[in-house]
Amino acid sequence: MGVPQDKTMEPRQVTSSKLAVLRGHQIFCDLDANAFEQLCRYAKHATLKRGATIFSKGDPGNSLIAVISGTVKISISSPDGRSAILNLIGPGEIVGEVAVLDGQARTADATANSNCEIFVIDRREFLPFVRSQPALAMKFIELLCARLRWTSDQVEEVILQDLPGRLASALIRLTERHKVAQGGRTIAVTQQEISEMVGMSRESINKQLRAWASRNWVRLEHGAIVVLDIEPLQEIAGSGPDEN
Amino acid sequence: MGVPQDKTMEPRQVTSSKLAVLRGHQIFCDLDANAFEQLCRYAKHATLKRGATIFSKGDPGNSLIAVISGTVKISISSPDGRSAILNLIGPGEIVGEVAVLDGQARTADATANSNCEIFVIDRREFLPFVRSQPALAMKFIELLCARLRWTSDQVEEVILQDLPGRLASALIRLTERHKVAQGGRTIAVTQQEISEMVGMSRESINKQLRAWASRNWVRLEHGAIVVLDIEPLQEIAGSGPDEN
DNA sequence: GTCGTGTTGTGAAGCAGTTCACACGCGTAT
DNA sequence: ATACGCGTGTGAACTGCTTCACAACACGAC
Repeated sequence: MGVPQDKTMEPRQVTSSKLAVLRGHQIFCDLDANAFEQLCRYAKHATLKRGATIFSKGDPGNSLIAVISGTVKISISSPDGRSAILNLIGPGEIVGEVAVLDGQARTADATANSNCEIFVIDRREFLPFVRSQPALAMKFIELLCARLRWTSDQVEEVILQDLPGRLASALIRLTERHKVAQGGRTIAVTQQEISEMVGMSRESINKQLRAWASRNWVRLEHGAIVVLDIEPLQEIAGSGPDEN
Repeated sequence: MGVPQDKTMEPRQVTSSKLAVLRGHQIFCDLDANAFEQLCRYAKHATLKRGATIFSKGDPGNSLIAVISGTVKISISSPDGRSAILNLIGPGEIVGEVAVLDGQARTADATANSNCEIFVIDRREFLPFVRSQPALAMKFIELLCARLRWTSDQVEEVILQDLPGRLASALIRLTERHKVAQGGRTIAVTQQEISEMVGMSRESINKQLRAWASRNWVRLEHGAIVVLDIEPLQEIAGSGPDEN
């Protein structure tokens, strides 16, 4: 899904169209033709079924993953079964960069949240490549900064805000994230997923969403939430614990 | 404090001893002599009284701060007055790198948690410098990865663990952090500070700490906590919500 | 010293959010 | 069309943590 394919193309051309997607990744788009060709030699294509695990927390960080289609879920889970979703990574984005860059263990689990196509790039080949491409290193600095902002925002929300605040913040961040990819303000996540992102129970989330739905701030669909009026949500997310 | 000073030295030499401290920063230690001298021209020395604000969330990120002595508190606060401590940055460490590197607003407040000496480096001079020093860029990648791990760990704790788990995790992370700087397992923070790091009330933290103190896992001092036996804490931090 | 501010210690009451135990609806595979 | 599974909707009981309201103590300043 998402990758345009002309049915008259023979296999080699289909492959090159996937490479075109790789070329479009935020991280790789500024590479010169030579460097990109070199990168392509490192990249191995793979398809994943929904639910497949890509790596687990604690694994050695042997490879960088570039998402071509589908979404990858970054999550953690505690021994007693509870789990939390830290991020959802879509087409054009990168997964697993921290462990690849610093050589330490993976910080979280990564699984295919839908059927996925990915490129896998081995760390041993990729690290020297990054060192040889200062511009790419600067791109990674940008990426890491963005990740840090995302994660800091999460800490801030979870520590300082109550349920309505956290939920509102999560919805806002998700609309911003998906606004470019999707045209509208429809967020394709289940309530279960949202509850795991904000770290509160599915039931509580449901009740809050219904309260907002009755005010026409959101519309609830099957596996999706449509944000109708983002302003009151921004109001709630911006202020400390208070009204609704 | 912490900077060795010979009282017979005249001012210029005192300055150069402070530069020696700058030279020892994780980030700058690998620079060659030329580059370091260039960096020194950018760095302006400053002293801060405890409580002084260095920058606030939302400010433009105009400068990078290198801590020479004292500790800098990275925190956020909600409109209703609650606040959370995200990190405490000590001598030899860097503050404010994210906003400087990506040109966006500061993500949190930074204040002097004790009297501090710092070097301030202007973004307009520093950014081109980073670009001209690929090795420095790689250092920043390492730093950002470390920060991301620290912050991800916080999210994980706050979402998945209960009070004892979070407190234990916080203590462990703090002992690891300070183990190199300080010889022992004494953590120089008040219970108020810990409560803000963990995001729970001071009273609850106190009660939990007392319970552990009565088991001789920790000893409580004035403005400090001594970890006597880290193993049961690791046990508590490692498992999901359960026994004490 | 002794005053004052900041840190620590502790119990009682309250509440936000969880947990549990359901019922319903939609979508898809058979 | 029927059936199964997963997402959704909802109330009642429970609980971990907060809040409030103190008292006692340490330490630096005067």
